[in-house]
Amino acid sequence: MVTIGDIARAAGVSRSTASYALSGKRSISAQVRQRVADAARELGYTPNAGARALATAETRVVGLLAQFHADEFAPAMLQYMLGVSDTARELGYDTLLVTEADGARALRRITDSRMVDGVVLLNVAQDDARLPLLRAAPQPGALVGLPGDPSGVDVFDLDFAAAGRAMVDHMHRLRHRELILVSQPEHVVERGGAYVWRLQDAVVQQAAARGIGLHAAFGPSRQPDVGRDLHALLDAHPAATGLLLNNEAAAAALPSVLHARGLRAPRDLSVIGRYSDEFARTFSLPFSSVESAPDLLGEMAVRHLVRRITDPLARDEPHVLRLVPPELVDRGSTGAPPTARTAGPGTPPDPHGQGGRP
Amino acid sequence: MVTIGDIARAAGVSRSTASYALSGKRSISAQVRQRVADAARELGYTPNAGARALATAETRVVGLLAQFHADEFAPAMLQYMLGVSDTARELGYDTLLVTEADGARALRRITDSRMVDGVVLLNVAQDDARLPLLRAAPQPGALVGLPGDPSGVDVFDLDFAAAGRAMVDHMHRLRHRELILVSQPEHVVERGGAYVWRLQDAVVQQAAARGIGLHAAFGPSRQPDVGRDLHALLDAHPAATGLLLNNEAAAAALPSVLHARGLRAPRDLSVIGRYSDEFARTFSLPFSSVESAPDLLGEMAVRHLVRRITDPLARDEPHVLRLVPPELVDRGSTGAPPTARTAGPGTPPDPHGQGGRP
DNA sequence: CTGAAAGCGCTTACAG
DNA sequence: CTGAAAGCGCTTACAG
Repeated sequence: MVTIGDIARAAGVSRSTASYALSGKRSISAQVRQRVADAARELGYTPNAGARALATAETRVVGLLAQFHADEFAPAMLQYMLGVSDTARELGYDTLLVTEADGARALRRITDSRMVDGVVLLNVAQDDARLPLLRAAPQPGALVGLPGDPSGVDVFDLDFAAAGRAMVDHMHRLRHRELILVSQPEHVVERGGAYVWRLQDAVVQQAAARGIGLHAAFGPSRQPDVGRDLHALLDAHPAATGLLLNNEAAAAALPSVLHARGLRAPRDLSVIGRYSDEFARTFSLPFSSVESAPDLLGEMAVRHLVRRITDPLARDEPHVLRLVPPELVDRGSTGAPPTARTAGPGTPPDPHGQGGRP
Repeated sequence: MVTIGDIARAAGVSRSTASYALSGKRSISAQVRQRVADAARELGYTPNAGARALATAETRVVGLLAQFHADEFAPAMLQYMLGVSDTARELGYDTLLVTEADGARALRRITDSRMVDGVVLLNVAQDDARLPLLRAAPQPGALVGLPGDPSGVDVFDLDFAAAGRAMVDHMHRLRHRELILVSQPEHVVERGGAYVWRLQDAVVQQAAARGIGLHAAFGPSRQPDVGRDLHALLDAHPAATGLLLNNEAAAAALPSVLHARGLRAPRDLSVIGRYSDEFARTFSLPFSSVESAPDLLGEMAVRHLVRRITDPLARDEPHVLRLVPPELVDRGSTGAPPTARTAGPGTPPDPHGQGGRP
């Protein structure tokens, strides 16, 4: 392989001069700089990453710890991963992907061995076993997902509580009086998937505050189970006029369920989901939704992480906890409930539509 | 950080002895070995990856180059990625994920800098710009996807031609006489997505050989476009009794389309797709399909890659080109065509069902 | 069975 | 503006 020694020899300078000429870290005569640059280009020189890491204690690699659980909807995870990976690259970092089941062990391995300059944790649980290790690690960490104890790391997540309130308020403004909420599977909650109950609790409280009847249920993450459950819920609560979905699989299953029942949204049922626009487009989901913003969250996490890595001042700044406010993307699946519409003939279908992306 | 010097000092031996004791690469007295092991454990020693890579010229990292195109169905990619990543870890390797749009540039970067010991390319095109670079790289490479020129690398892919023939033959045995094939978008073909026409050509030829009428079309990778196209195809070819799908988005859209038309598979239409079982379960697709085996292909690619990396003999073995034979997973969506069934009353619905996974 | 030393390819004070 | 040298933390011939 071609080393900096080869460049130095070809340019007729010392290795240190070659190094400085390439890095620009001290002033070099234009002549020499040109000779070094030419030599590097001609010989196709790329610094050896291991050697550079050893000398500088910087790898320019970030770790990305993803966790895949059998009872979660895997495709949603990909968008977070791409948000992280693409942003990292934009900032000059590569991404070490870790999908190992034992995330704590993996985290220790990549941090102890100094394979990475920082770590992004995905799918963070309430009491995440990886967190104590991350706090103890010399590298900074950023989370996508809000844990019980967010200290010592930068945390980014959708504001699920605000999302729940926004869903209820939107339905309330349209005069809905009875709603169904389908959350992720209960297993997710038991494993510490706090976002499930953060949204659910907010929905429950806001519904109570608004005098709205609410039926909250956990839904499976697989088809056809989730479709069957949706049917059962609609059977059980015929007076419900609005459906809130904090469950990607349920959203994907709903078109068939509605079709089978001869229902249309928003004519017969108003629907709001919680998923990404990319997800909606991929599966053609015609339902308004609170944008889960996976790419944005991944990007925010990496930007903050890299700032902490590179900026010596940022290193000791207080950690941030940023909850992205919910944005309701209007796809026209909400309107006045059937009864209200018959009762008040002049009522427009969505007088308070929040707009969102077109 | 704790280095091997710290271990050596704590154990009262030289650094080389500590290193040998840890690696077991030469015989060490039981006493010393124990003292070193204790010291390493107590101090929480993990070798510095950069230093080790510099000394051994091995990183124990494989590069994973994924490519995401706007007109392809992204969720399918995740399973290949997990197949690679999980297998790599099982073999003691970490995975550097590259999602950069300019795959060739990225490949050069990670190979030239010696960040990886080998590379897996996903989504390989007929005339893939990354291939010349990979052949010129000092590290071995493995592909998932068959390029026009497979020399210099190990290649793994589904046997799409055999898959096409199997689809047609299955329909032929059931006495279907007119079929529709929906492929991936034409853009994928233009970009060099050879698997599209490998399957399509085989279907066309086999249909001709069997005297079966065939209507081949490219389908969009997005909803609702693909659903609309499916409707148009079924409208245009009312006599077609079988539908072959080499397009994940089309498969995901089909249940709604069938429902909207009041059709049931296999009663009114026999259907065979080409996607993974994981995909089928996630979206509850009730259609028999040729398994695309993403996890298996990712695993095979990594196993061969690691063998070439670690086994000095394997290094110079001839490169392999392995096409995984298609396996038809029977989900009960094929049967005799409606006309044949009325014609021959005693005909069982699927006399030659290939079984496959239950 | 063990140790002193060289070397992997960089970067960066130190010295001029 | 430039060079000789030290050092990052490992591994591994070389020598005993």
